[in-house]
Amino acid sequence: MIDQLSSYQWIPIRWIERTLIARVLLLLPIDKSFDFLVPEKLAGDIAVGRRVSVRFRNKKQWGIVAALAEKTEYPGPLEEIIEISRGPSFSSEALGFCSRVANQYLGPIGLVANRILPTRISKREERLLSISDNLEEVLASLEELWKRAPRQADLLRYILAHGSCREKTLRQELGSIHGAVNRLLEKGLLKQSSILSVLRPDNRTEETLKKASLLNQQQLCGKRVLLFSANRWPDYLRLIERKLPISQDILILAPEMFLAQQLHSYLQEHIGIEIGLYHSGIAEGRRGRVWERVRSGELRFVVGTRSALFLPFSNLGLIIVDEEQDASYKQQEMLPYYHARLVALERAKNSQAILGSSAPSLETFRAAKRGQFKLIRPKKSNGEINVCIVDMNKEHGVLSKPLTQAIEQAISLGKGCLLGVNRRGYFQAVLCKKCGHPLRCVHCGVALTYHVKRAQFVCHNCGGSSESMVCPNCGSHALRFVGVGSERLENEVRNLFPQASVSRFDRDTLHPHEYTRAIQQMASGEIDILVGTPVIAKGPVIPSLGLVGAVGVDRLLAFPDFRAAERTYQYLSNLIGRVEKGSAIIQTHYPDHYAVVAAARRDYDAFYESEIADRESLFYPPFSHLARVILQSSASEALVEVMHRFKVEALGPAPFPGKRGKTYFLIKGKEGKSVRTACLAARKAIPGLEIDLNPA
DNA sequence: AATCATCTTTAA
DNA sequence: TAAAGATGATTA
Repeated sequence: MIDQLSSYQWIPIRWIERTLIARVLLLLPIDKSFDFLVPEKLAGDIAVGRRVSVRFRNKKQWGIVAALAEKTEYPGPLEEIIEISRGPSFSSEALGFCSRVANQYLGPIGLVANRILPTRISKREERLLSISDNLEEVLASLEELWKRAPRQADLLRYILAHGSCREKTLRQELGSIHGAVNRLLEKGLLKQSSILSVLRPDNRTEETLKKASLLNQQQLCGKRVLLFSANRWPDYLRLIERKLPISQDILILAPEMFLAQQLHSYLQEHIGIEIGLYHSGIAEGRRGRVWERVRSGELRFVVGTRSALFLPFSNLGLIIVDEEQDASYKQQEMLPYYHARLVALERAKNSQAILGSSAPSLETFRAAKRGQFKLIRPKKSNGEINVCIVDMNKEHGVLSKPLTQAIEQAISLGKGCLLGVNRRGYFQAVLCKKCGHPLRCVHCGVALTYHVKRAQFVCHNCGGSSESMVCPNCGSHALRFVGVGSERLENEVRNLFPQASVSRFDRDTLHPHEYTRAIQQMASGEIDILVGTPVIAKGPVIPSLGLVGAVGVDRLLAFPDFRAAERTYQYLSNLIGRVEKGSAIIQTHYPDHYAVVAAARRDYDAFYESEIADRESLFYPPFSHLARVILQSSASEALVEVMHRFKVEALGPAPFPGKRGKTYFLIKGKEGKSVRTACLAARKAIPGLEIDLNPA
């Protein structure tokens, strides 16, 4: 006995194992983490926010470390962590932010965190290749190589001619070069460096900046600013300029990929440090690399879409949300259903946040009026744009007389035309002559669109298609095709103006590069008429543009949504805003609608006043708070009961477009908090209930 | 979410 | 009464 005790005392303290436990968030729709043992060999590498793989239900799964602990409440035996990913991971602050967002929008943190982190990371860094310092040796070996290794010789000659090159450019010019590059590196004829070491020259000049930016430094300071202005990009430069010397991180958001891209290239042209680009159109591996470089502090300036909000910045000094009013900032498709504008404000709690817009959302403008934002509103120069509303009740066909004439005139002056429609495909809808119902998708119940080129009915929601010309409702063969889609408008325009070069742009063909090219072609006069869906309204002024036409705003106006008028105003105002000098024509069946009239007069305040009055009398945001809940049709009664109990309105049920057997309700209450608690209670009572707070 | 145990309904 | 169907708990 005594022997035993004394032998225990001799065990060195290091031998006593301190168990380390990791709480891991798995890709599950539950608010719960699972505990795993950290094996000793991984203990040095483990950290909150890192991605790890574990055995869960006998399968290998990836998850994220939410916390580290020494004890567990779980009674059973714990599994060990298998490995730690070398790929992108959260910093603990970024994970904290992510969990706050998940909590705010009632999304399970495990699901949210795992979705937000980019999945793969490529092994290859972008390399910059240049000739080694020993130029003589290179030239000497070039002759040798010419015979035995022509690829390597080509490569050397190219780099000799062009100086240092990106690996990517070399691949584009010379094809597959990987092996050759490696061999030349081994021989010491080439040297490689990271792309980071080269910075673009700072070719911005004080004068151009001063001229372009209407504001002075002082105006732009302020923690929360609404920049209500048409030409904002130069002002952004000013803001960034202020932040750069104090080496804080900068994040700039744009609502869509192609806008992010354009803004990125604009800023990169003027600013001497590297700017990252981050959006879902960027290849996964590259995205992972941007993520990692932000985390390490190597990259401190990023332009991106809403997903960039979750990048692991550690010292964010400025967030700019451009086109603040844009509905694309709201995540609609999956959890978390967050609004990037609000999340950005939350993220910038301790730093500067700028919202920019030429037609702000009602919420933001109201907040600015009430002093929650510093409102900067340069005197607008209403420009030399002649806006005209055409009453389509008095016109026939797709293109009204005034619009046709205006197009003719613009073309004769060598100016470009931009025509906006509101629907892809050929017609706006296909109705059955007998029962009057529109043709709907069998899978998801969304109205189908007819695409003439494909000779198919296409569902824009699920992508399904059918060729059947029969009404599924009553079996009638008599169909009525109504309204204008982008395809039809393109056809009409081609027929009317056979000499003009016409191009169409809609989401079918939307790649950021193509879009940028189309705009460039427009600017250079290669395209006379560009037809497109509302995406073409977004973006800065197109210099060569002489005319914009809004052909199908009526669908937008008649949309069954309380924001229909606001959307219409913003769309029209953006569309008109793309012309610097010229005319705009709005074709509509509602020429007296206040949104149309105000947009034509470019009178935001008039629109704001009537819209805010409407919202108040109809008890819609910002005077009330909404939530959209999606559930199995069978649970409708239970939901109504819960909502009644919490004294909030439940409007519905309506069949949810996109999923059969599911319905949705709109929950409406005076306080955001009451709507939130009611929804939480409902989720407890109804399993599988999806909640979208403050839907856009 | 997916899986497994348990309780309930259904059709012969 | 067996089998299909709904419900609920569990996952470390």
